[in-house]
Amino acid sequence: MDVTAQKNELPTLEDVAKAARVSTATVSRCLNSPDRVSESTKKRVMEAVRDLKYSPNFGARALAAKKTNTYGAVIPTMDNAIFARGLQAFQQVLVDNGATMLVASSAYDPEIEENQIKTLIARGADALLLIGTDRDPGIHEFLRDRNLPVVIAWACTTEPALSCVGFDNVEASRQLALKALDLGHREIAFLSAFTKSNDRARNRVIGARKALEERGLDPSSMPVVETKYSIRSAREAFGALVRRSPRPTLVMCGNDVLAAGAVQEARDMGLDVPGDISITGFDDIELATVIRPALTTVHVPHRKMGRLAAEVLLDQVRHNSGPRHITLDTHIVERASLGPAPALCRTASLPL
Amino acid sequence: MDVTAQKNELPTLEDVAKAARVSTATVSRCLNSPDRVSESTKKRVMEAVRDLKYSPNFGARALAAKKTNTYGAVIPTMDNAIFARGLQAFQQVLVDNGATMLVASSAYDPEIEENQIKTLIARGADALLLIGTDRDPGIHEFLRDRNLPVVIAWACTTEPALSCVGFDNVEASRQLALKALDLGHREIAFLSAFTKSNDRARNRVIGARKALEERGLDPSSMPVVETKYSIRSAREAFGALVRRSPRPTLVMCGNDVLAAGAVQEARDMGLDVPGDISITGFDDIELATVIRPALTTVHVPHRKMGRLAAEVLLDQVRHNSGPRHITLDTHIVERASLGPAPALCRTASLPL
DNA sequence: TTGTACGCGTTATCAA
DNA sequence: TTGATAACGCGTACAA
Repeated sequence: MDVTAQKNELPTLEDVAKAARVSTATVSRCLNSPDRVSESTKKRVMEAVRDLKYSPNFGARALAAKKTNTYGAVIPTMDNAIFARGLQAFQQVLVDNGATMLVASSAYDPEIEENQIKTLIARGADALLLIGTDRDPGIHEFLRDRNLPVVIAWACTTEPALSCVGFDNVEASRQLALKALDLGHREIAFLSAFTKSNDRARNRVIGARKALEERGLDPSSMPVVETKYSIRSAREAFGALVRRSPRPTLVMCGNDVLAAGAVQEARDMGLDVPGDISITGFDDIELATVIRPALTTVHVPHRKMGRLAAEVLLDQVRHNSGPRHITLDTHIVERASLGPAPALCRTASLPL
Repeated sequence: MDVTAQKNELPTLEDVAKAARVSTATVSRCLNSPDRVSESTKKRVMEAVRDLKYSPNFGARALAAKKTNTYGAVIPTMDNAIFARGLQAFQQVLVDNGATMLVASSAYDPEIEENQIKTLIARGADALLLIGTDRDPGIHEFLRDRNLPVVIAWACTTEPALSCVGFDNVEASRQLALKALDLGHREIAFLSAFTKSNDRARNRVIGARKALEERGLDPSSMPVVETKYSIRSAREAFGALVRRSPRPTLVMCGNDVLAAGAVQEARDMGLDVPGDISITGFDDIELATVIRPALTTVHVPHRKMGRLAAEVLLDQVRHNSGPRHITLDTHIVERASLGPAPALCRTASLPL
């Protein structure tokens, strides 16, 4: 046993009180409401604080004050540019307001998400950021019972007890599909992220179906393949989609990463994008601008969403204001990967 | 004042104890050392826990146990794939071990970093993950005094009190430069991230210089431009570098994002990569495989680094083991963006 | 195997 | 303006 490795005892309020020859209550006041303390003693106390390098114990403080100044966020994964970006903005606002962020990730697993939510609550989170709406309603109830401010991000909800800062995934996807239909595409396939427990992914498919229906096409005839969030999986899934007959003239992808994989695979198959086949993305991350052809995609204001989510939560906690429902605008960014549908007769002559 | 907005009282250990008709001590034991409790009572207690949706109060627990089971991480920004990826792995290991991660970001500012470190300590972090070695030595001292386990990631240190899980940035960059020199490149320029307070960026430049020197070239003649982490800035910086005379035949970039920007700009300038000019990256993120030409770059095991960092820290905290210094291997991934140096005579006939 | 009782470091109430 | 002192919720000797 290495005796030298014992953790040094940190100074406590009491140590400071002794050093400054005052009571612990006075020290506490000096730190929390300095105006209620005389200048002279304040000076003495602050000096002791500095001398001892005192820093208040968070646990004790949380226990006594029943407030932690901590905001929790549960996201599917940090290893996804859109969430990382949004969270960075979320945290920035919190830090600027003297608060702390606690992150946890759920790996897209509802059960893990539930656990993480409980963990964050146990740790005294004053409010929570959650992604999307797909979860056991019991959880929302649980949260409501606790009267804990919650903001849903990346999606909208009408649930009155919950705040949201999101956008309309269905509508955005529908608009994009309509644009493609206007370009003459009729054989449209969808390359989606897994839709189970993922309302964003599901709604993007739904939006496309809606557009088809509006134009008198059969929405159920649209082939949909679900795959995991990675370039490699996207390539495989794209391959499967393209080998179908009739071959799609457009593959809409649930996000830019999948679209990037699709573009790669298309090129490797000898298909010209968008000459032989069009591909669209969703999210508008940097990747979309960097590949060739650059992606036509839906621009989503990820940073703004993170920022607003923090502001909404801060407001609910600090000013006891009610839930807010914010729907942000998205817009289509036209780049090169979506073009007019190729003439039908070409289909037969294409490489495998 | 909205009376309905009062936070409901959370159930406590005592509530559970009452519901299960046992003492609080027994409930506590059920949760912390289940083997010291009989099956029958355990069952009863767990049921009560579920019924009441009980979840232990973190503050109280920390206070009583003098341990928070919390591991802090201070990174420059989450909005960078490599840190996001590493952190995700870091957190995964922690969660698997029943621990929690606390993240804070410093925005590459040493002063903010220092504050964040103190915040995390105040919040009872049992250990800390820090990126790189560039910081006021006073901080390391402070940490050592507190006997708080610290792991440095993305770089190595010989500081005996600190653990590290990193790789040799100098050496990796040197190897890449040597490979380029072997391909005949003599006019090499470096497009770097800001090197102030960033030992990783600085060491990558140093590695290239070292290689030049070994081959009898003047290292100080290598042009270096520093720019911020974004495609757009990289494009501008690349443009400036290329307009120099003699025009470089290779632009080494401090990371893949900068390299992606460089490749884009080169193509827009009508330069063939690597025919007219070669470009290399560093990190090997997905982006590197997706752009054309794909990047020749240095592969860094980001996830593994995060995983190991967590394991090292867990080990130090739970088994009181000493600091460990782990150096991971990197390797060059040869793709298309680095080719042989073009013949000198071509220089004059190039566009622009 | 289970229960009793104390202490952890802070805030907040009430007197002085 | 200051000082006692009672919570806050949990872990853990120690006792039963």
